[in-house]
Amino acid sequence: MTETLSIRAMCDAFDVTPRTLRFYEQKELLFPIRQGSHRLFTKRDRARLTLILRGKRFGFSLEDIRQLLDMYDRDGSSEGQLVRTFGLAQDRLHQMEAQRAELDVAIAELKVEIAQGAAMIAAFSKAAE
Amino acid sequence: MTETLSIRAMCDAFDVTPRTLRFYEQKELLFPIRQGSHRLFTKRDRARLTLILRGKRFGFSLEDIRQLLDMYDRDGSSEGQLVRTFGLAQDRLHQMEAQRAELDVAIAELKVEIAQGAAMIAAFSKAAE
DNA sequence: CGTTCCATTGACGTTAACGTCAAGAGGATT
DNA sequence: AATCCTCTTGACGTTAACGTCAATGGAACG
Repeated sequence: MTETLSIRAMCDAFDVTPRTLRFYEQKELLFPIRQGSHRLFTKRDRARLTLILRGKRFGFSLEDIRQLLDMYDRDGSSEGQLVRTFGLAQDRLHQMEAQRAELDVAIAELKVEIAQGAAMIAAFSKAAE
Repeated sequence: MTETLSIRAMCDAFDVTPRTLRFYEQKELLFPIRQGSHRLFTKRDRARLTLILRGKRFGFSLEDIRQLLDMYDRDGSSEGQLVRTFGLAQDRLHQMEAQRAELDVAIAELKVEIAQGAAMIAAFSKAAE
């Protein structure tokens, strides 16, 4: 009952393309078993894909993600690895917060520009009356 | 007195490579004048490059930046242009705010992950005592 | 049995923002 | 004159994460 999924079912379940899954396999992020030449994705593959997609939303590269998954596999029960993973996540959090701060500044500046633009348009409209 | 800079001086002043400046010219972000075949960067080019680099720090693509600079150039022409520019700027603002919202979600999720990781580490530490 | 459908591998295409030669022109220096 | 230095244009290389064919092979359907 270890429900394995075909590539199509997998794509539908996770909203990705077949190309993506084959690419992830080639990059050693997934390890579907083979039935003849067809791929069958196991529960483990689904768990990994969930983590992969989440990692991508966090802005990690596939290579980063592969390393994190490997670490987890090798010694997910070692405190040292856990601490390292924890540190990586914190670094990324800081990067994201810095990025948000810069974005806030840019948004504020752009708002000023827009306000000036609105003023100029108002001036033109008045002049046209 | 309109102090123009050679490509080298420009590179030193802004910490970029010659390739970068030629690339920006090709992409119509800069318009250095020519003295024979050599480029001379004017005050205007320096002002634009300053904006380009700042835009990049904010995570804009060069194409985004080019549009913003063009927008800037056209300011003050006709009311029609102004209104269109205004619309562009507003679109850009909405995009940026959407991006900020996504970033906020990602940050929140990552914080949860980190909290869980911290809990696991804490558990390990206790177990090790 | 022929056609359709889903899958496979392999290979080349794509975008962004430059990096990295290659080959040559034009001054300045020795 | 020989060499050096800076600049030029042109063209191909690079990275990430896939997209897009092309050729092929079983399996299912009518």
